[in-house]
Amino acid sequence: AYRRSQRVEKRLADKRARILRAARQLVAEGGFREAQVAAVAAVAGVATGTVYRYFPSKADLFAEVLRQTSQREVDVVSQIASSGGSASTRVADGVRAFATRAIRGRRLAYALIAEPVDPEIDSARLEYRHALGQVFEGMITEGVEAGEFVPQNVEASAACVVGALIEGLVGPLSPRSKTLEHDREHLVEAIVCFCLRALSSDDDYESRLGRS
Amino acid sequence: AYRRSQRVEKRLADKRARILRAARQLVAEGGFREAQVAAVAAVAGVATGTVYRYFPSKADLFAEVLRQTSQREVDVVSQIASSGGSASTRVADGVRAFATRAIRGRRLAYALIAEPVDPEIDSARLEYRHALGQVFEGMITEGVEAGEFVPQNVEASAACVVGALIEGLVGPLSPRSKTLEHDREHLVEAIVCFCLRALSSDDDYESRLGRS
Amino acid sequence: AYRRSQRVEKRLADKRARILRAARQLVAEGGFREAQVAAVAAVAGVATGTVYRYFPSKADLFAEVLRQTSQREVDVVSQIASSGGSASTRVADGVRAFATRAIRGRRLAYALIAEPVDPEIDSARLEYRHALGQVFEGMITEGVEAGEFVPQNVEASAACVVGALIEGLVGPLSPRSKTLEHDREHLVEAIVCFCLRALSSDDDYESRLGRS
Amino acid sequence: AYRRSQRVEKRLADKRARILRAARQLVAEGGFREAQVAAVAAVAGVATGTVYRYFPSKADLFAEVLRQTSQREVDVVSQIASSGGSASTRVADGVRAFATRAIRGRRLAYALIAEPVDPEIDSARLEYRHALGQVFEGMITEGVEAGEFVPQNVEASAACVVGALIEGLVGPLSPRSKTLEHDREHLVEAIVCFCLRALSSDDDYESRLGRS
DNA sequence: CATGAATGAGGCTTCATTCAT
DNA sequence: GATGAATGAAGCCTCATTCAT
Repeated sequence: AYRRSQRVEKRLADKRARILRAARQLVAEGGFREAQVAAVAAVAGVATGTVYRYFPSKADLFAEVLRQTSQREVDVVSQIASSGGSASTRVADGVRAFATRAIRGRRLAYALIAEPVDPEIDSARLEYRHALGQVFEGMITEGVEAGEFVPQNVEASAACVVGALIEGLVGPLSPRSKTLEHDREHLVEAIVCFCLRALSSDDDYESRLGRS
Repeated sequence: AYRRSQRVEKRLADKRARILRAARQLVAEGGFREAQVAAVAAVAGVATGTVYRYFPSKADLFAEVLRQTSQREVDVVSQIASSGGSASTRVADGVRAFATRAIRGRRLAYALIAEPVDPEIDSARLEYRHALGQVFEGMITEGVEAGEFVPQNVEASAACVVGALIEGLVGPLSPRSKTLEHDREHLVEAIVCFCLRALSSDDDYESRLGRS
Repeated sequence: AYRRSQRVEKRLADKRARILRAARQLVAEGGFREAQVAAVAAVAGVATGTVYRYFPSKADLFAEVLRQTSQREVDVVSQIASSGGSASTRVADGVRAFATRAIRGRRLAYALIAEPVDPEIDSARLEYRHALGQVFEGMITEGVEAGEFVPQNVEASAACVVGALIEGLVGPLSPRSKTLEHDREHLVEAIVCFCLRALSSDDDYESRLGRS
Repeated sequence: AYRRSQRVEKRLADKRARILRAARQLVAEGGFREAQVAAVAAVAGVATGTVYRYFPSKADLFAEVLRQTSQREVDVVSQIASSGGSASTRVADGVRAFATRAIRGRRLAYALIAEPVDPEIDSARLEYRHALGQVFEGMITEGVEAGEFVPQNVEASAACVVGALIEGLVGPLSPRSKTLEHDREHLVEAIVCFCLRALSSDDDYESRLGRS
């Protein structure tokens, strides 16, 4: 019989990863509009048909791109969520980390957050949003229990933070936006403050923040 | 001779409106993806070429759809902003009105808020966001002056409210979202509370709200 | 793997040639007006999209058709120009060869010489004219030096011969022209004599002609 | 009954003339490509439909434009042909006049001479060529009889002169051609000399020319 | 008669997907 | 398995011509 050696296995995985990377790069450079299958294949250094050996359709490919890229961001915030420190601090750090990263990779973030292409891809977007909400919901729940945050509908608030967070960036992230570097940093801090004010039980939250 | 009588004039304006309405309807039903020029013409009951008599290109047509629809929403919030009552009340009402309406016209709102089609159309989206921000910025400034709101970077906060508001709805508005009717109402109130907590100087804002 | 074997290579070149041939054929039959991309594809036995794999646009395809066909004609005259014999003989033979060939392929010659389609294609036409002019200019210069031709502005004369030659054929070549076969032959000889009289220093040029 | 007063008659004729003039102007400016029916109507200051009241179709309109414009040129040469002077002089003057006028109205001349649009228009072009040929044939016949020109197939020579004349201008007349003003004048004289050498019986034709 | 809005066939081009090699 | 040429269904837009007003 034909046994897949590890080596072969790895080569296949590599090619798959290369295709995903190429797709991500193209989206980052020109949005979904520029990301045609043939272009992805070219950047990945494979033939067009090969893409279809690893992904059933264009939509699946880009859904995975979105999933993968998103997961990475969720992981970053998750990491912060499970680190030590007050809920306020962690929420602030999480918001800040997410926003900063999104701004750094503007075009990609915009495409993944707000630029839809295909109904099939949208579900991946929703999953992402949900996952991020879960992470924040955990922190908010802990904050409420610790008395740092005002009692509230934590699920709703988490969605709201995600909303202010993710989507509040969409405007400035839009490819056409001309927000200056300086303003963007201010925007991040404004979002951080905005969210903390919205969650906190009093005005002392700043004292508990301790910027990392 | 063929006089440009009022009657004729009106018929022309009607046809233009009919094309716009058809375009809006198609976007509302299936997003920009379904809104092809031929389909718009068919729904409007005119020939394909006729569309081009009223709009130079597909992008122009849909940019106007976006502009028109958006303006309507900005007007609603503007109306509330210039009505009597405390800043808190008006902000709450504005947020609530916007969110409620957006949820009622889910698909359309989603398409207009988040679904891009063409670079040319995106600028209309940005203008819309900006206009809405201006309205909120006014209310926030007044609230700060009246001592209702905590001193803050009003521009940033306005952007933030718009972010939480507009974009916080994108997830639940997404065509694939299965948020139930009941939850959506809760979400609206959560957004309202969230925004007010984030803006207000103390915990008494609820007493000043007075749901309309 | 899919090796770019000679065989494959050849098949590709063949297909390209087939498309060009189809395009030329269509132009020859019905002028540029009938030469739509879809028709070319059909005649070539390929799909519409395939044409765009070999040529960036319709204009490019037909510019190449013109270039290719023209070059062939220039080559024929060039060949004659570099053959032995007096300048008179060679000019006469060149004119005769060109005219005869043009008359044989009436519709195509007409389309390539006089029927424009696209501004982009016209430049190819001009290059063609220039190339042909160069060939004649060479022969005229040699003839003047040999004393066969009267001293003259060779550049202008070359342009003039090309004018009388190429363009003098346009009328009779026109698809609607009803010039009979017999008259066309006479026309060719008339053009030959006409040109030689115009160039020669005396009336003995006929003795130096020696029809080939 | 309804009697057409002269006044009404004149108004109609005026409108017809205005449409023709507009068509000619558009062709002169941008070739047939730019000369759409709607554009002609706009320039003429009438409605699109009105054009169809005076001309059965676009082709008919432009055929008449060609006919009219051409006739004017034939008339000019005819005038010269019937004036006094030697045949050589008159031929030279005719060639010169025609070429000069064509160069002055480059774009129009090019369009009318070489830019085809519709098979129906082409027949007008041929008629034009024939008419011009007739005029020259007359002069050549007279020249031969007077011993100024060498015995020759006058019909063929006339065609040839027309060829060298009309079509020799096509190259330099092409919209893309960059022939300088100065060179164009030289070209005209070259054509004149070329034709006379081709027709004349000896080298004294220059003495009989007497530039007008 | 004039008007000019409406028509709609038809042209060019793109790109996700397939399949012979 | 990989290749990449081929496919062909759509989509956008133009413009000669018609016809109700």
